[in-house]
Amino acid sequence: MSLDTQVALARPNRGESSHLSRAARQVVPPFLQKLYESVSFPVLRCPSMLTRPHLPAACSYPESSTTLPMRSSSAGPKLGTLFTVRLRFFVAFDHICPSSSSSSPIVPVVLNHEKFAREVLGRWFKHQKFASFVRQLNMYGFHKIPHLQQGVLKSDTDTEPWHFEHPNFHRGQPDLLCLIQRKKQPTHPNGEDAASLDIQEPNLPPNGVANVTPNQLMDINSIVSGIAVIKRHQQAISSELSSLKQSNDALWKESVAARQRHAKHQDTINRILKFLAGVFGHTDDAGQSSEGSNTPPQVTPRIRQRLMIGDSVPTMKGRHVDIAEVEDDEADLLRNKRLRSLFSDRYATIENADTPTTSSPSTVESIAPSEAFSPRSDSSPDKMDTPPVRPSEILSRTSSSSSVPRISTASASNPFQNSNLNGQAPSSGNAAGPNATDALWQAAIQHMMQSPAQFQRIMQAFASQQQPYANIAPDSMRGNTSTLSPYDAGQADYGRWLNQAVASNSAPPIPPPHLPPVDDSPMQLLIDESNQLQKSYHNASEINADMDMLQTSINSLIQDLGIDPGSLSQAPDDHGVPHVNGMNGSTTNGGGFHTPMSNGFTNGVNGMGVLNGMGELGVGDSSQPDFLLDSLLSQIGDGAHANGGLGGSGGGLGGGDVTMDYRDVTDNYDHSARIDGTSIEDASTEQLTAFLDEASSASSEATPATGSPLMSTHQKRKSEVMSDVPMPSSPDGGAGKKAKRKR
Amino acid sequence: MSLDTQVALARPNRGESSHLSRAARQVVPPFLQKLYESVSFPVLRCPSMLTRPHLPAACSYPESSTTLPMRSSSAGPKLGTLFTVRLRFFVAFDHICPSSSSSSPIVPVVLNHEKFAREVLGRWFKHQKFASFVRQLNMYGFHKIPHLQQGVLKSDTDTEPWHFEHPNFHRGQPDLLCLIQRKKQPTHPNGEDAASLDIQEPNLPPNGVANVTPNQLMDINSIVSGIAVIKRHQQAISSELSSLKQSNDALWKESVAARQRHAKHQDTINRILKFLAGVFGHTDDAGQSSEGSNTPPQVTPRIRQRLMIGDSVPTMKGRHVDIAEVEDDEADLLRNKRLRSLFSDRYATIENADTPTTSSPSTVESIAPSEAFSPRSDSSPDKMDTPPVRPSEILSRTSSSSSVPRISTASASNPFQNSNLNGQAPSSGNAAGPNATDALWQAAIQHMMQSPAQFQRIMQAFASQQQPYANIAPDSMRGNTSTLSPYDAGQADYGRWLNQAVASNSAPPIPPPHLPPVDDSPMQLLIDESNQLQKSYHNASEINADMDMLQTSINSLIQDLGIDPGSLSQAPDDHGVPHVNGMNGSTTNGGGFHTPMSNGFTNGVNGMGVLNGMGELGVGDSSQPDFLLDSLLSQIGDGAHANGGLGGSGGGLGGGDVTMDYRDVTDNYDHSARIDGTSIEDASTEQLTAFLDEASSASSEATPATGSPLMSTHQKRKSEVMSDVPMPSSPDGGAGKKAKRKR
DNA sequence: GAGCGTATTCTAGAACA
DNA sequence: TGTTCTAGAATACGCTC
Repeated sequence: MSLDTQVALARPNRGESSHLSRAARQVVPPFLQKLYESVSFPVLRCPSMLTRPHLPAACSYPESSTTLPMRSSSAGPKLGTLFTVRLRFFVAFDHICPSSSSSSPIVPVVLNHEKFAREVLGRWFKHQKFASFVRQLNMYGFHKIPHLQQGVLKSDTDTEPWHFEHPNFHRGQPDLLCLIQRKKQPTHPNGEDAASLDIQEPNLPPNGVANVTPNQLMDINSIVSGIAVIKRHQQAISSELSSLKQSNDALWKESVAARQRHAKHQDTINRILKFLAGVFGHTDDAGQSSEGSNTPPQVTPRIRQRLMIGDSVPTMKGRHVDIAEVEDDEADLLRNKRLRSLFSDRYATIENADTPTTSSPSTVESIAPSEAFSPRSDSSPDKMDTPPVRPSEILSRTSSSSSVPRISTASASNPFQNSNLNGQAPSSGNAAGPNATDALWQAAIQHMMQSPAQFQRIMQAFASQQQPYANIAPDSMRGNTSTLSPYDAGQADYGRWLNQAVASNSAPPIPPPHLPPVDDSPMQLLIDESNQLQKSYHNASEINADMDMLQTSINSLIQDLGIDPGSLSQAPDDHGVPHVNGMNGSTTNGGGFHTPMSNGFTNGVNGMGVLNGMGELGVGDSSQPDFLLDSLLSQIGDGAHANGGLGGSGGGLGGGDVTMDYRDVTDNYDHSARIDGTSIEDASTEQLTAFLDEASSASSEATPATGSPLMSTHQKRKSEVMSDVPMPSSPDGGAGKKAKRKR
Repeated sequence: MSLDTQVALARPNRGESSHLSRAARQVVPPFLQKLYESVSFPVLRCPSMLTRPHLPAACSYPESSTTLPMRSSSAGPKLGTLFTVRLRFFVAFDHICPSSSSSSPIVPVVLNHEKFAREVLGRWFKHQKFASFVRQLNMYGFHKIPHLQQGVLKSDTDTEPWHFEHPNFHRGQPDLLCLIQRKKQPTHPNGEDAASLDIQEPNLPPNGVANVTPNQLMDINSIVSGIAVIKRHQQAISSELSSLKQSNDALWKESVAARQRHAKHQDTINRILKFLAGVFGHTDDAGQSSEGSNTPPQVTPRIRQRLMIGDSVPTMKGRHVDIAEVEDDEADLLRNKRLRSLFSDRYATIENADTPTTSSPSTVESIAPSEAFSPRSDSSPDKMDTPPVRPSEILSRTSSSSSVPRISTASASNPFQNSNLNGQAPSSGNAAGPNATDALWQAAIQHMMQSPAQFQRIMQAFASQQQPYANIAPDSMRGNTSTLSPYDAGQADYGRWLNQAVASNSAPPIPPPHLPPVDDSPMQLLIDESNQLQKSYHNASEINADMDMLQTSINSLIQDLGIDPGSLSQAPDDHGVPHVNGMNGSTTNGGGFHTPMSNGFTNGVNGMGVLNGMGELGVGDSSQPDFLLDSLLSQIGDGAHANGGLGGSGGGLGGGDVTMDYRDVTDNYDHSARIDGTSIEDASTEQLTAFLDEASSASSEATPATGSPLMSTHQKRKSEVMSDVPMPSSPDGGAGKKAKRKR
């Protein structure tokens, strides 16, 4: 087998039953190739040729023979039972049974002989003689399957289908074609008495073989030929298999790499959003409730469309367990889009859905059941570490039976959608709630825009929001609070970023455990703050305008990122508003800052941490901005260093490994880039993650445990970065949370 | 010849061509009777049967054989020369030679096999099979006279006449029919030769095989059975293989989809970063030049590690053409990481590398050749539309030869890296420059942090940067300017986000075409603005602090996202420092602001556009912040709507198509989500992209061409969104640039 | 161009009714 | 004897050596 042949064999067939591989083309006679292609590919087939299933694929020949009245006796013994699966192919005519064209491995073709000869044979062969076609079929061992009405005086014998079958002629298995051998002409050497010799004298033994009788010779020859056929087939199979393996490996590596990249992107986006939310999230505190009602009409809940292969992990009983992590993105994106579609301008954040939606309150992050897909679709980040079960394996287990259905099934197998829809009273039924909230939001945003002071309040409010996750009620809790906030079930995490949403949310209020005295009078603080801000507003009109525009743009950005407006109506709003108000006052910054700290349940304050820490240092220690800046800068610099180290040694990590493999997959890569051996993506993402984590941690660290907060945060960040590497999908949710929870 | 036969022969025929005599009816086989009658009597003949003279009745056989090229040799000897007159009968079709039906003793009949079978055979015989009819003819010694065009590749073989002749079959001589005798079956006395098939696996001839000894038989049988087992196994393997192929195909589809999504994510992140950089990027304008030198030591250029499979698209001669778009991510990430690693605190943005680095100035965006990978690795966005060549196919072409090497080769095949490295004098040699600049940047940042007024200045400076893309020098230009900016080749796009870099850039300045009158005296405006801001600073201390913190955090964020610090250290450092200093001072803001403007080399001011527009409107029209806000909000809202529309119809687009496939690939999808037919991700990404583009475009639009800048930008964004869909990887670079350049 | 295998055509074998 | 399916046989065609 030449190299080309092997290459061709390795070539995957396009779609279900594609053209023969190059190797097959060299091994398989042209007739079989034409036959296979004409039968397998409707495009190439004459339009008048249609296929329909005739017998089950696994139908053994005896079984089929019993079904068929005629010629079963003769055909049966001839074919024997070596091959239980038979392919029947029909040459079909236009008007005959156009149904069930491609589902069955049997390729029945109904023939109107004349038309078939004219349209099909002329297309594929040099002749248009149906008899020649049949002769070829017979020559290659095809057998006609007598029609069921055989023997009956029929009026349409010529229109009736002719079914031919061959044990090795299957629609989806072109590799079996090499097993079909043309009957060799005996080429009688001893031509004088061919009739007496029952078996054509095999051409080989004219000189050598002595003692063997003709029968034996025939048998031996048949055996040899059979062995040769098997050898060819095995070669083809092996080459194809190896190529498939390579392709599959490459695919899986790429899949893992893609998931990691996706997760990192997701994380990056989440962090950005969190950061933005922390910075500007509460811009829309103001009470303009009249203007915002422009958005909601298109509340049509969009179910997520794209899912990774492993999407319905729990449903598949662990089959696709590993791939689900990427779903976070999908879910988030869907969520975002849907939310965005619901309300045009809302502040939200894309959360890492790495936390399971179980009732444990600690892991409630970015869960939006109302989005018609459950957070459970987000696999735990740990799954990334476990090598994914390859779909090919799964497929192979059930493969030979049917090829196409596998791909298109499993739609009903995704429980997330259904379960969530059923259990959570999805958004469609609660459209009224979000709309109202949306209006409020619109008004708030507008109001906010008119005065930059709002921004200040929002920031403080964010600082005051200590337990972004603690406020989020688990699913069970959400169900209880659904009356007040229809969307609250799935949008709690988003709503926490919104002041108004928090305020309006009727979810069980979880007062921060240790609220500083400043928080006790948030209203007054807010008012004071507002007054001060209003006073300085005219002076700093440009700043205000810029801030407003910045706010607007960021809001738009966040909205465009698809934050769920429905989250605004989430449960724990009541607390959020007071906090926000309290934070607004400049003098109350300390209180606002302390609140999150005292509130030990800092489960998701990651993104906001930066602002919090900033707010503390900057506002509280406005006299020392340089210190903060220095610390940040030094941290960044260290972060760069740390990343460099990570990058250098990243090859050993899981991500690096995958990356390497992935590179291998792609032929086009210039491997000079590989000298680094590090995943740049990973490093950058890690760095960003580290920075964000640190920022958040710095914010949450009201009283740094170590002597200098800078160093403490720095080290912490480093550790987080390191810990993030093994589980790239959820560095934030996993290590970040733990680190924060330590404090 | 029996007595009856002789009687029949003696019997005079009725008329010329009448029915056979009774004796003949008894002697002559029914087939011949039917044949004779059908040929002789047009009344009885099917109307479709027509006769025409073919050869003279007395034509000797040799004559006919000479006339006919084929088969004459064989037919001649067989028939012998006993009868010189031959009857040719044709089964004629309607439309063929209706002339000369009855004049000739030869009975030519042209046959359309199907119709003849249906109309004639069904009338005369029990069957309608032309083959059976021919079999009978052959059985009675008729021979087919090959057509004159025999051997020629004919298109109407089936319509062409089949001429059969028999020495004793004459039209007017029914008595000769008795001379036609049916060939008798041999009735082999030695019937044990059932296994006449030379090749067909002698499927265990149950009883027959005679000559073989039992031992031999057993051995052979065992061998045959073993072969059968092997064949079965091979069949199983083949089926498995086919399933594997399907899995592979599905995986590839998913991979393509994942890459698309990834590219979109990347683009989104890039846009966010650009936006943020535009908004906050210039925080570090201050002139503290002493602090920044801590970063550079690890300037080791990091080559990108992970690349998508289709990375080096142009290299592969179109094989992997389509997948390269995701590379943008890779390249960007790498770039970012490397840049970040070089200098810890610099503002940059992840650019879409979708624009080719060709010398055409229009496509110069985010090209960082110094990063050891060229932007050419980023495939053009158009490639996304073309269905990707499956790697498996590619692999299969070269598969069986070597499996692993394929994955790891192609390093040298990627010209981008090498070419860029060689042509652009990569960063390693220019490490000194960045360091100094870095220090400047550090100082600038610190200075900036101390006063929120800096932010205002920055924004104004951004507003001055009108033509983000037009200023971008192609590679050739960069090479020329390399003396001034060692890193400028690769980092021009990053540097454009930095005021300092822009200001220091020695590229040909392109003044903003339509700057509002406010821009004409930016210095004064800036000074006034600064004074106002300073005046209000103490009153709005909280705001300032928050702004600083926001600035710092965003800067850190941007840095962490991997903006190249080297961009800061680009050639025009000398300019940058003065600018920074100028910017630091509240009174000198105007000067700093103008410098970048006059400095037309604003390579890549995309992200800043938003701020520019903001700054312009906000500063120049500080009294109308609401207008801007409203416009933005409305744009956002429209963007959401537009996205919805896109999503609905997105299925037809290239991205949508892939998405659909991807969905099919993944079994776990709930197909209810597909009702939308839209890629949610796409829509969201598009929306975000649109918004960002619009923001940037709005900023760059100093004088909106249309009546209301809002509408103009809005429409532009929409168009961009539409154009983005087919090429998801570079919506910004392509449409955005164009739109911007229009102005 | 010989050799070889396949393709095409015509005919025959074989089994069955 | 008829019918059907299949094989034989001869030639034609296309390829490689």
